[in-house]
Amino acid sequence: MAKKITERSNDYSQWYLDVVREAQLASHSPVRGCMVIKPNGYALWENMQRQLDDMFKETGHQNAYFPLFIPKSFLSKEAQHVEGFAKECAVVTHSRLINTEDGIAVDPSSKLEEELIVRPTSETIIWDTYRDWIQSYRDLPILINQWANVVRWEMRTRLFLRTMEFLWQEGHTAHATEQEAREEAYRMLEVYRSFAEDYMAMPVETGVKTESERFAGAVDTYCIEAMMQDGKALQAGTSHFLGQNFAKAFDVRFQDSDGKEKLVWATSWGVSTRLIGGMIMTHSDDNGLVLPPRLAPTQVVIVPIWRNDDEKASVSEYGNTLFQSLKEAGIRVRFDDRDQYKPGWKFAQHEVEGTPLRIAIGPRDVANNKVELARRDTLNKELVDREGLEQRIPEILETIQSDLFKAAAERTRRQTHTASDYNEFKNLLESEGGYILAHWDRTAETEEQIKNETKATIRCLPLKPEKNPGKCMISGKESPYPVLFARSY
RNA sequence: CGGGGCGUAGCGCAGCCCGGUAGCGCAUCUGCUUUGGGAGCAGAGGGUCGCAGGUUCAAAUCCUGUCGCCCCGACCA
Repeated sequence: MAKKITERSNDYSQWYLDVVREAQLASHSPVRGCMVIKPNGYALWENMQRQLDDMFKETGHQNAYFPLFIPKSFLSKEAQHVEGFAKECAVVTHSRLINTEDGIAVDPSSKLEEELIVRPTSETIIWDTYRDWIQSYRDLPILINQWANVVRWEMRTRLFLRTMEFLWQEGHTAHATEQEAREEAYRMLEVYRSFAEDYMAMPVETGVKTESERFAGAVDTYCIEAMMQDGKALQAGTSHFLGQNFAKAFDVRFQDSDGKEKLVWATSWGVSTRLIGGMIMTHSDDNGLVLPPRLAPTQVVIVPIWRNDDEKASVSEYGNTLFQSLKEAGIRVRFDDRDQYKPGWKFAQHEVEGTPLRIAIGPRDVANNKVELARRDTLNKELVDREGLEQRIPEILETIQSDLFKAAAERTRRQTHTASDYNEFKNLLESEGGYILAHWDRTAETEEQIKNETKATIRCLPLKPEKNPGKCMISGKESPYPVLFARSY
C-alpha cells in the first residue's frame, strides 16, 4: 500500500528518482534531458528565488534581462570561454518551417546569416552590452543579476542535478579595481554559503577550484560544495573572479579618476535548480521528501478527522479557526479538508511531499482542546495544547530547521576523512566515500592522475584550511595544506 | 558515444517465447457504507498496443526497419 520509494541503501539513484516523482516535484519531458517542473517543485524554486533575490538586493544588485540568443561570433571572443562551452551549445540555424508532403520541415531558404547560440551562460552578450554602458569610473560598479533559463547540451542528465535546460540566476558585475571585484566574488560566495546553510539547511564547504575545475574564462572560481547522503559531493554554487578576461575580449574600458584608460574588472556568480536536487539528497529519507521549513511551500498542514456531520462541523470550525490564526501568525499553513481523501491517505501524502509539520485534529482533540503534532524530519508525534500554538509552531519550525542542519552537518562530518597516503586514500574512497582530505602538490598532472585512477576530483582548496603542511600523497612534494577530494555529481 | 532496459488506458505494469475477442493495479465517474496512518462493496467509462513495412486466414505477439525515452559508464553546474 505504501508508495513505491526504493530504499536508499538498495539503489540510491532510483530512490532519488522515486522521491522526485512521488513528491510531485518534476517529471521527465518528451524532450531528452529536459524536465517539467511541477507546481510542487516550482513553488520550492520560487521560495529559493525570493530569498536569494532579497539577498542580492540587500547586497546592492539589480535585476535585468538579456536575450536568450547569442550571436555565434560573441561566444568566440574569449578563447578559454568558447573552448569550455563549445561542445555543449544548442545552435539556431533557421527561422522558418514549411509544410511538405511528409509533414513539416525546416525551410532551407530561411537559413540565418549569423547563427545564434542558445545561451549556455550570458557573459558574452552581457559584456558586449556593458561596453556601451561604461565610459567612466563613475559608471562603476555595475551590479546586475538576471533570472533566466540556460541550455547546455549534456550527454548525461538527471532531474534537477543536470538537465539540458535549467533555471538559474547569473550575476554579472563590473568594477574599477581588482580588489573590488575580488571582494564581490567573495561576498557572493558568502551569500551562497549563508543561503545554503541558513535556508536550505545544507552544510557546505567553501573553497577555490583548481585550474581544471575552473569556470571557462575565470581567473578564480570559488564554490560551495555539499556532501550528499551517498557520499558524493555536489557543486552547489559558484562565484567567479573573471579578472579582465572579458573586458579584454569585449574591449570594455573606462577612464579612471587619474585620467587614464583602464580595463574593467569582472565577476559572475550563479546557482541553479540543481539546488533542489541538492536539498533532496541532503535531507530526504526512505519515506520521501524532507524539506527545511524556511523553504517549504507549505510549512504546516492541518488534517481534520471526522466520522459524521456533527463531528465534521465541530472539527471544521476548530480547524478553520486554527488555520486562520496560524496564517495571521505568518505561517505558510494549509487546511487540507478535502473530503475525497481519508486522513490516513493525507498523512502519507504530506509525508512523501515533505511538509515539515502536520497537525491532526479530531473530535477528541476538539473536546480536550488539544492537537496532534507530527514532525516530518523525526516522524515523532506529540499531543499538545491548542493554546499558544501561534507562538509554539514557529518555534518548532525553527527547531526543525536547525535540527535538519545539525543532522546534515553531523553526517557530513562523519563522511569527511583524512588520508595520509594514496593507498589509504583509495581504500577510504571505496569503503566510505565522502570527502577525503589529502595532501596534493598543486600540479595538474597529479590531479589528473588521481582523477583517472580513482574518479575522485579535487572539489576545492578550502578557504579556511587546516594549517598542517605535508607531502603530496602521489609525488611526495610539498603541500601547504590538505585539499578536499571526493567523487561528485 | 559504448553497454543495458523500456515504449500496451491518465500513472505503474502483465500479456510477447508458444499468433486467435487487449488485461491487471492505482487513478477517474455513479451509488451506498466509511474517516485517529494510503477504506470497503457494487457498477461504469477510458486503448490507432511508439511508428512504418513484411509474413499470415489472423499480429501487441513472428520478421525487417525506424523513432523516442530512461538507466549505467566516458564530458560538465
